[in-house]
Amino acid sequence: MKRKITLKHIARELDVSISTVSKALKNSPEISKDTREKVQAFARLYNYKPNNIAISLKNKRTRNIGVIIPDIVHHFFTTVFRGIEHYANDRGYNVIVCVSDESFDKEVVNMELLANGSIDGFIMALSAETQQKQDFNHLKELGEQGIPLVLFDRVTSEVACDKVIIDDQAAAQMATQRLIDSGKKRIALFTTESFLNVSAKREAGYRRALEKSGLGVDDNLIIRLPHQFEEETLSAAFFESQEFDAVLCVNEIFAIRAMRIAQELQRDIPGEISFIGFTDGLLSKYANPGLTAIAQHGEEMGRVAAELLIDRVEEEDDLEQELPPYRTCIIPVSLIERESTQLAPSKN
Amino acid sequence: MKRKITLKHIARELDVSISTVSKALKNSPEISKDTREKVQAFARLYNYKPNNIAISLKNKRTRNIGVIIPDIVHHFFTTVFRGIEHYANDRGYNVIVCVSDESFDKEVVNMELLANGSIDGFIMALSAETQQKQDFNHLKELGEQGIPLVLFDRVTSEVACDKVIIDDQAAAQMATQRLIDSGKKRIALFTTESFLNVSAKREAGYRRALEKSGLGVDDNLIIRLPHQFEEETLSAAFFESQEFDAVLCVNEIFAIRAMRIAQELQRDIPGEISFIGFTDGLLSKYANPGLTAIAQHGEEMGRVAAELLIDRVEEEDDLEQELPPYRTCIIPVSLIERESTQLAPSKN
DNA sequence: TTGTAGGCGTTATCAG
DNA sequence: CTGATAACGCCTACAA
Repeated sequence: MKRKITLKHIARELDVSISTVSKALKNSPEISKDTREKVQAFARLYNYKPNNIAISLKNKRTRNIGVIIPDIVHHFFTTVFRGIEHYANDRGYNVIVCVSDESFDKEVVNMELLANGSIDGFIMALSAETQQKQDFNHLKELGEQGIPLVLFDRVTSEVACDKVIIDDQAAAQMATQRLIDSGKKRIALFTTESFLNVSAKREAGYRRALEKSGLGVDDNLIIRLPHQFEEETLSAAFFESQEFDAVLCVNEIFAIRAMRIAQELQRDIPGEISFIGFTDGLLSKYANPGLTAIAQHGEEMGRVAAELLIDRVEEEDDLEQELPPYRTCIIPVSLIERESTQLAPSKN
Repeated sequence: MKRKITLKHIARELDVSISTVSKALKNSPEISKDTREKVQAFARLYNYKPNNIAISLKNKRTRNIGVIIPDIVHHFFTTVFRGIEHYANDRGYNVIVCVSDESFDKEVVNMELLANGSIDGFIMALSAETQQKQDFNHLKELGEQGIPLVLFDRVTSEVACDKVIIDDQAAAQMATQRLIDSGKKRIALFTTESFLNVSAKREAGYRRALEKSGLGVDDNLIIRLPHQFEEETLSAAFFESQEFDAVLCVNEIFAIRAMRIAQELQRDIPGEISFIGFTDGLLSKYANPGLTAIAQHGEEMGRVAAELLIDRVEEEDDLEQELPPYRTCIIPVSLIERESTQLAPSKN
């Protein structure tokens, strides 16, 4: 097996110095046409490719970006990831992924590992545990070390950095309003425990819509389900004990499961009960009936996050140039209407 | 912002040589207790961490593994990825992902990029296009360069390397047999165009079961759908034109969509028609009725792939030791029974 | 036109 | 016990 060839090999074979080879390969006018051609031919023949690691060491730039997400088997994150990956590749960057599994410790460990030279910057969504603990020292340290960071979706105001989010509150408010506009009076909310930033904001939007419309909030219509808990009795009981004609869910799985319970109880969808879920994933699309969903446009989110990050990484090269202030980009959501609702036409 | 600290900085501050610092940090007995403690204290204070890149350059080992998959927004690949990531992390490796988007060119470009020193080995599933073209030179080259490769799921016999697969043929045969055992006589197959290796094998298993049982194969009951094509008329027409009492689908989406068409035609599931799909993902689990599915245990597959790869990467360190022959691991599948079938109890 | 030397950060060898 | 030196592969300012 022919091991990777280096400048040194070429130099030795051709009986020139390493720097001559290096320059010749870059087509430097310093080198005679003759030598250039000789070197280039040889390099092509042996399929020479510069060693990324050596270049990284020299340039102190790896062209790798680190992505840390709570869970990879999750449609939304996966979609964002695709956006990141595509954009990064287009700009010549590779992506190193670590999964925090919603654990604070894994998040910290992974970041420290990558921060020691493996990457030029991070894109991440906070783990549930990190949000719960409200401990962001590992993120603040990045700033001190001059490693750019972009947070997306699960962000915090405690850390100064670029951010990409959707306006969760406005989205929930819009969805709730659309349900109200379609004549629904008693709208339930299926949400998670509230330490998740996004859930809290979605709840706020839901409340706001109800208040503004004059329907008012009935706290009995809000059910808080454990985050990853697979059990139906809680929600089934909720269906028995409360009266409602529409449901807003903070995620897709809650919506699918709620819809299924309704079907088992022989409720007509969307006539008796309408459903809207956050996250427009495969489940919404292929549900029967199709689930009306708030699309978060994860791919776009990833694209923007990667752009913010790479721009900043590359700005840092222009030494001591004033860096632009941190930005927060808000990705617009859209409501994908399917059979689980019968909405009046939107006003805009 | 305090930039990353290096051995050199420490050496200068403490007025000792770089090599002394290096040794002291490794607790080398060569160094006096005094110096060791002084150095270690200083290092801790300034949170010194060795630079990964420099170490990679020196060791010619990056502790990164490259994963190339056709699509990240795909439950099965995502599951395999999780298995890889977890196992790799446990052994101190990071994962660099590239997505081929089912394109041959992207596969080649990504691999070449990473192969220049960024990774110690590859884990990949072939893109559709690569399988179609049957061009595997980029993979063969890895062998020549001494870069270990593990193929999973979408493999080829053209390349000598470690492989991890499920026995697609046996799985399809088993599923078909179970349908037969439950009394079904006319079993349809929904598959893709046949250049996908796995589809071909699944079809073979389906045929084998029908032949062995004496039912025989009716080619009219096999429908070939475009791989990523989102249209229902083809399959709807199939439902109209053919009589069948069970359906085996080579993937989850086909199954969900077929099931939905059946529901729209008011067919009783599983009484009139039973359904089984490959890939036990979210859609199968949350479908209504739940879809009986062949679980490929992607996470286990990823774990095994990562183990094969890392073992081989690390074996290569033990210079000139005879490398073990290439292995092909077969991950057993299992049938997850849900409401879309009414199977007789399995014989084993 | 070509080559030398130094450096990126680390480690290993060997000399002091 | 400590330090100088060379090496990993590449680049570049400066010398020849």
